[in-house]
Amino acid sequence: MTGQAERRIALIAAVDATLAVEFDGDGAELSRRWLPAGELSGWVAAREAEGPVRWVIRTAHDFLPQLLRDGVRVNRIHDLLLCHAVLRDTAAVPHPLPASPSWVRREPSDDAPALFDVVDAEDSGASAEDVLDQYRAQLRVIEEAEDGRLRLLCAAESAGALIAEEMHVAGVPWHAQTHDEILTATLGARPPGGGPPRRMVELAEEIREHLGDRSLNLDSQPKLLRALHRAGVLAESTSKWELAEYDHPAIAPLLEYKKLSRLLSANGWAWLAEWVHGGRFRPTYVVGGVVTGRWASSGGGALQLPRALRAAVRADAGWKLIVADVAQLEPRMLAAMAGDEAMAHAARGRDLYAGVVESGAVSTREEAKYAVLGAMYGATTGDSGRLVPRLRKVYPRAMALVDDAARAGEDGGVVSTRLGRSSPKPSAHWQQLQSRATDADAGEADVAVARRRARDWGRFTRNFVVQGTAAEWSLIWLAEIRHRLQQLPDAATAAPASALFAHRAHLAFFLHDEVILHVPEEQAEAAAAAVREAAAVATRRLFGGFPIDVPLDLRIAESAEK
DNA sequence: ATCGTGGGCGCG
DNA sequence: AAAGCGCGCCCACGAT
Repeated sequence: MTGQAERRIALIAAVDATLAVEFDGDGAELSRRWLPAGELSGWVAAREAEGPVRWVIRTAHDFLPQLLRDGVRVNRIHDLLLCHAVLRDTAAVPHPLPASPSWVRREPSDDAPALFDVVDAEDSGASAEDVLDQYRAQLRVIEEAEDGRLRLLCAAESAGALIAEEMHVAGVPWHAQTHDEILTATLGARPPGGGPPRRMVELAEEIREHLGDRSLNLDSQPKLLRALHRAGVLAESTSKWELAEYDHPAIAPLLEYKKLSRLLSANGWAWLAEWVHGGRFRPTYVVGGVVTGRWASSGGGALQLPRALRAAVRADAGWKLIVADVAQLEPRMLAAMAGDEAMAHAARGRDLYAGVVESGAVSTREEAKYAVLGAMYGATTGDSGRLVPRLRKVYPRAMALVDDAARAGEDGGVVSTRLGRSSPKPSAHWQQLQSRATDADAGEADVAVARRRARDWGRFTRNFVVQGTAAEWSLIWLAEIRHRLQQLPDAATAAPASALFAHRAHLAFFLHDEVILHVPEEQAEAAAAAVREAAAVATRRLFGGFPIDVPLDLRIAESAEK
């Protein structure tokens, strides 16, 4: 934060121009001017150069693509759509934001307008008065939380929106040749005339032979299941967990086939051709796409890249990757949120699960892992469910926090993250089920169904507080990383990696608790330090002085391969 | 032909 | 080795 006062300028899109309205901290208008289409980027860049500005915009995607295309980066925004969702649902203040349909993000991809979508001033947004009124209303809610939680949450959410747009433009450096080599080594060569690769053809032949059905379509679940039954494998499904239980010569090649088939269909040559261009994979991130505050993605399965392909994430010549993730972020958040000193003590150092074992609650690391995950997810059966009660003895405060969250959900209530993002209310249908079950003439079946749905929702709210707070930590981490990278000077030696980030370290990928940076070689150490400092700041912003370790696994490398 | 759904599996 | 949270995507299949 600089000491200089922050200017606030709203940008409102119209047909061929943009209206820029500057206003003061009380929302009073100071000036207003129209910027013809060709002048927006230059004008914005000039205002940025004068000192800190917060750009108030309907949503990042309205302006950032064009600004970034023109090589202009801004430092702070307020994304009204994203903050509307947060402030409308928050239970952190007595008077949350009134819901307004015009400030709800439209679900069908706002990325590319459909062919016949009319994008006019009315459709793409709102009048200047609408924008200013909405921003003022949001500020009132933000101010109502005297501890600044909502201010931090909205700033972090907005920074995320900005970073998501920048990462889309930057892309993940992707080495197509490495990807192709992995595919060929795993799946076998592609036949010149098309069709499945060699290794899959061989496996399919082998499986059909063992199952005695020469024309079996292995990709049809019902047909495969019937063939397995005929061969004496009486599985109820064709999932790999279940199949692995059976002893039959077809099983091993079948499991291998399913693995290869998945790789081919999800991230095979077709994926490579569709999603990697010019050495970059450009996923579209959907900030706040998950109710807990996590990001979702659309296109290319960005958040499901298989580990086997990580070797294809490779820095450009003269550049490096910083690959960093947090080990066991969620239980660490839980310990800190609950102020559970004992659990925080177990979390000291790299491996929280080892600490849980040392506490005497369980005897092996595996048990610790299942117990902790079971506590956060609400496991009731299996080994995980059996281990959870042991944690209640050792970490009563942490367990009380998640147990209370679950109870609130079962009762139809709302729970909140550390910064005040609140869970949605259960659906009207859910509430009907519950009230019907309490009627005098409710049947046993009604009661059972209601009970089950109540527990389902309780597991959701139990996890919400933990997953959502972890998402907040990660957003602040991201924002602080970007802030520090902005302070680094341009690198002198590295070849330009892209037009926008020619000589600059930049964020390239984000996945819940992990980041990948693409950085000029000479700045690798400085960028790594930025990532570490940012993590420390995120922890302090969320939990003040509470002593919780959030250690990073960080390496500087050519590729993202483990 | 096109759409919605469920099984299955990748990620955290 | 599983079942307990959150996702997106591919495929086959049945309904339209």
